[in-house]
Amino acid sequence: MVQAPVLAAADPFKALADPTRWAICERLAAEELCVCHLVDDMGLSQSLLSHHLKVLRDAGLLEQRRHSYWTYYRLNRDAFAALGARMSSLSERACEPGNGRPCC
Amino acid sequence: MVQAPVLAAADPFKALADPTRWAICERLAAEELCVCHLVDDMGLSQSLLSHHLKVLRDAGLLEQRRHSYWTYYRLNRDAFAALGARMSSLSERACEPGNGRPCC
DNA sequence: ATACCAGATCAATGAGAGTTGATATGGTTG
DNA sequence: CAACCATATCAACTCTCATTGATCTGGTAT
Repeated sequence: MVQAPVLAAADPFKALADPTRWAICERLAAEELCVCHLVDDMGLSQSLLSHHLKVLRDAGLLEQRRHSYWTYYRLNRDAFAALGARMSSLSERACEPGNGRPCC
Repeated sequence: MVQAPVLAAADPFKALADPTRWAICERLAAEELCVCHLVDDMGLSQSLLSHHLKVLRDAGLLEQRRHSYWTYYRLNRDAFAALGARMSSLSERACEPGNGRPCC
């Protein structure tokens, strides 16, 4: 039995699957923050935090901005809106019991 | 550096992080289906499909119904609506560049 | 009750992802 | 230019999780 075709659009969900990364996003929903503040607030090592930020960035969920020494991160509003829409779409299409094909 | 506190509400996102499971959900958004039909449609082994269904069930994303020999699965509409709302909430709270604390 | 069927569970394997500590990068200040 | 700072990257380790094949379970029909 072979692997199912990979769904490219699922990557952002993969990125949000980790509790640490979800926590980072909730933190960033409140305010734009530089890495050093995130390190302090969340009690993660700089290296680990940087790794998680990269995963979120690659998934298109975060945007960054440099100012002097520091890099500020914030949420990509459109990306989260799109994900929310995809989830809501599923909930709206969800059908009632008894609508399936007769089996088998 | 110690592990970040686990966010219980993140579990459904973990369940949806796998492309195969996301495909199952999209399949079930169209119609209620029994396991044997999902096996045929998706080309997965019965064992593997049953495993993924359990993960989705444990995350509260699916509901099941037995009819004679067969078990029918469908989406839990409320669960998906709630997740969509959480995502949308983040996108609405997302702030503009320059709103962060001065660093450092 | 017994044979049977769909589906769930189990044990084992392998690939992938999180975590850590050390090092590299690239812009900034003097 | 040279020293410096925040941040990114790298290599290594561990642990979780997807996948597989075999076995078990619990309801169903004869």
